[in-house]
Amino acid sequence: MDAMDRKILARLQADSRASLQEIGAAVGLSASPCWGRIKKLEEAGVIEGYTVRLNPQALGLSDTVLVQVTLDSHSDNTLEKFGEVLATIPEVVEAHLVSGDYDYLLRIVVKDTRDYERLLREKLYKIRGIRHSRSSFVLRTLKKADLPLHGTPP
Amino acid sequence: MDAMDRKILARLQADSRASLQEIGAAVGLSASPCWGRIKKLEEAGVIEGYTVRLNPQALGLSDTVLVQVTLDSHSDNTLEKFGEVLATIPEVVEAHLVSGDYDYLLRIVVKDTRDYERLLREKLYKIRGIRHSRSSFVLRTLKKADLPLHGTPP
DNA sequence: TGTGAAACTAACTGGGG
DNA sequence: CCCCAGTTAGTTTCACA
Repeated sequence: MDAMDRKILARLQADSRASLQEIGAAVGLSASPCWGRIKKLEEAGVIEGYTVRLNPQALGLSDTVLVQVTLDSHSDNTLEKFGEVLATIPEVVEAHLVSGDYDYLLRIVVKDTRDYERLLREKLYKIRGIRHSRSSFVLRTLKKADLPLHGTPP
Repeated sequence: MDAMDRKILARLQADSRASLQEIGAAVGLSASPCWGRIKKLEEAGVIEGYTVRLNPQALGLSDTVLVQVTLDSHSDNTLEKFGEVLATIPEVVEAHLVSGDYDYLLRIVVKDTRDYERLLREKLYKIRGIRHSRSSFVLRTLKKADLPLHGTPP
């Protein structure tokens, strides 16, 4: 993992379909060493996969909701169970255990507020062990950026 | 945007480097119509771009922090200014204006807690107009999933 | 709209500096 | 390690159903 690798990753974050020639030109290398470095980064698990950036609005997914959740118990078992239930709800696209005055933060993506109300009633409120939850709707996204790859390497 | 398009998008979300043959096989189509549909989805802005999924830990970015921010003023101008400042801080990878009892949620990615302390002191605390902020460290990520593409189309 | 084949372009492999 | 040239695989175009 040197500066060249980080340049390549930055280019791939911006556009993972850039050809090896383009990447090479961008970082000052020819295509084959870029290819080798990328393969190494894949094998090392630095690159976990390749995806598309989709526009949720265009897909009819207009609302994203951030839900703060506090559970009754903090046992290993509760966390495990909670994770399992969340895994079965497709609208829950992210779930984090966090420090601070609540326990979990969920990111939920839905069509509209009606859809969210339905989800709350039919799925979230049925989960046992939730002491408290608080929903915040995302009204506007000010920034959505790639990972910062400029710091010194590990 | 029909069911076929959604199948193709689901496949691309899982692996955007799958060949058109693979995608075609997965959705029950030959390569060329898949290509045409993908081009259409790009032009329509449904597909915004192609990226890599990176492992932040492997890049030396071990901590992600969710920061709740409340500003002094709620004017258009304040929002604008705040957005501009955030745009210049690479560690801030996401910033959302949200409803509820705080105003913004920031997602910040840093090397470690020392690095976060430095960021707080040198960057965030220097932003004028912040009334209050509260940091939560992500201790564990229970789920990180693709967008749900099963609902009925727009 | 979809299929299948032809033309083109990019990804991969190996020899040499 | 990197560059360059050859081989293989994938993408893009097009005529036809």
